[in-house]
Amino acid sequence: MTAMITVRSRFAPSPTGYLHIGGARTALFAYLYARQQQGTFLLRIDDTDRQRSTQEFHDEILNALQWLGLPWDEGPYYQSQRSDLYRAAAERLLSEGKAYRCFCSAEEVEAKRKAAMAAGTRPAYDGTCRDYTPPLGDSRPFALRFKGPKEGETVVDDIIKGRVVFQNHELDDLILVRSDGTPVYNFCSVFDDADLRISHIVRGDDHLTNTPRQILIFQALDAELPAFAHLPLILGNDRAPLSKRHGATAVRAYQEQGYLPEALVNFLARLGWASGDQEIFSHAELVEKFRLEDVGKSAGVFNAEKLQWLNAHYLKERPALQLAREAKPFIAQKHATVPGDDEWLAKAVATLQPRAETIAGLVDKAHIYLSDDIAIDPKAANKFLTTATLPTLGKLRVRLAAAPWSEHELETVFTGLMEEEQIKLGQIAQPVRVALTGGTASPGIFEMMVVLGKDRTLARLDRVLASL
RNA sequence: GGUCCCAUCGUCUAGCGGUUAGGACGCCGGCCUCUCACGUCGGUAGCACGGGUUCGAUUCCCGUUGGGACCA
Repeated sequence: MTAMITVRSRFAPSPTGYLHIGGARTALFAYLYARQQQGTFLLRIDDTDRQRSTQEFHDEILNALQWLGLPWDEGPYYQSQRSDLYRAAAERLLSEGKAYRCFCSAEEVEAKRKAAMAAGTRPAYDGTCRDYTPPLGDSRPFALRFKGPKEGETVVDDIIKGRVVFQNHELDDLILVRSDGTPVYNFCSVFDDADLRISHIVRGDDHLTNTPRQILIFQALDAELPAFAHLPLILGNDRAPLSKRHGATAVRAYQEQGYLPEALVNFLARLGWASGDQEIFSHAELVEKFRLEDVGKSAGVFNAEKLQWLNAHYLKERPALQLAREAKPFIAQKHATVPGDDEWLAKAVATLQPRAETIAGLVDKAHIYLSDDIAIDPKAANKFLTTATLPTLGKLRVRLAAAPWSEHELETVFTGLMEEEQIKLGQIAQPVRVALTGGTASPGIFEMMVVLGKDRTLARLDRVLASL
C-alpha cells in the first residue's frame, strides 16, 4: 500500500499590492484542493522585497482572504523573518559544491544579456565564474550562484499542464544570493516550500518556466519534490493579461461595490474550471467537486457580466434581514440616514432584491424608502400625472386614508376604485407610482406602499395633488 | 531572440474517435405582469488553418498562424 500523503498547499502573496482577482483565484484553488483532501492550507507572506512591501497591503490581503471565506490553517509565515535560513542554506550548497561564487556584477550580466538579445543569441548567463577559482583573499563582492547540471533534462509533471520537458543545458545558473547579501525570490520560495513541507504548489502560469530551475534546487537541497499545478492566467476583454486598465482588479473593489463573496468565489471557480453543466456552486459543493486535474489549460477572459449575474443570483437568495444589515455601511457611505429599524429595512430590501445586481445598486434604488426628497421625472409626470387623472387620484387618496394598511387591504381599495371608474389597474397604478417614486419603474405598488407606511404615502400623494 | 505554454459560440465552458457539438452569461423575441425586474419558453452564435493517422476526426500526431509567459 502506498502511504497516504498529507496534502499541504499554500498561498504565497507579496504584500506589494492589494489582493487582485488573479491572486484570489490562485488562493481559492489552493484552498479548495487542501480542504477537499483534508489537508492543510497555509499562508506565507513573500515579503523579501522590503522596499515595496507595506503593512497596509499585508493587512488588506489578509482581510480579503477572510472576506472571501478562505481561512488558512497555518501561518502566516514571513520570508522577511527567515533570511538567516536562506543564507545558511545557500552557504551549505556552496560548501557542498552545488553553488559557486560569481563575481560578475549585476550590470555586467545585464549588459551581456542585452547584447545577446540584440545579437539574437541566447540571453543566458554565460558561466564566466562557474569554474573560476578566486585567488585567496579576493575581496571583491560576489553573488552566490547555483551550479546546475548541463546535461540531461528536467521534467515538470504538472497536474494541469501535463508533462513539460526542459533541456538542462537551456537552463542557466540561477543567482541564489545577491552580492548585497539578499536572497533571491526563486531561492527563498523553494527553500520555504521544502522547509514547510508543501506537497502541492498551486500557482500562476507565469511560474512554469521557472519550475525546472526550482526543481533542480529542490534536488540540491535533498528535499522531497512537491507536485505542481500551474493555473492559466486571467485575461481582460482584449485578451491581454488582466490589469488595472481593464477596470477593477482588486478584490476589495468588488467588496466595496457590493459584490458578495459567494458570488465572487463562484465566479472565480468557474473561470478555468467546470463540473459538467453546473453553474451555481455553494462553498461546500466546491470543496466536494473541485479537482485540480479538471482545471483547463487555457487562459480565460474575465467576464464582468457573468459575475454580475451570479451576484444578482446570490443577492436574491440572501435572507432579507442579513442583507439589510450588510447594506447599512453602503447607506452610510451615501451619507443617507441609516434606519435604526432592521426589520423595517429588511422589508424595504426585500422589495428590491430581485431588482439589484449589487448591494450598492440596491441601496441606490432604496432611495425611495430612505428619503422623502423625491424628484419627479418630468417625462413621467407629463404622461401619468395629468389633470385627467386628478379626480381618480383624489378619490384614491380619500379611501386610502381610511384603509387598513396591508397589501391585501390596499389591493381591495384599488380594485373597488377600478370597478367604479371602469379602468384597469395600470391606469391608476402608474400615476401612483410616479407620485410615490418620481419615476415609472419600481417595486410592486402594494408592497411598496406597505413599506412606506400610510403617512408617507399620503404625504407624497398630497404633494402631487397639490401641484396639479 | 531563446525556451516554454495555449487555441470549441462575442465570453465562461461540456466534450475525453461515431453527438442534430450540450449548458451558462450576453443579445433578440414570446409568455407572466400594476411599471421595472424576477421567473419561464424559444431564438442567435462555435470546433483558427493545413497536412497526416483512422472505416471515421472537435477529439490523436505534425506543421502554420495567432495569443501569452519566463529570461537576478
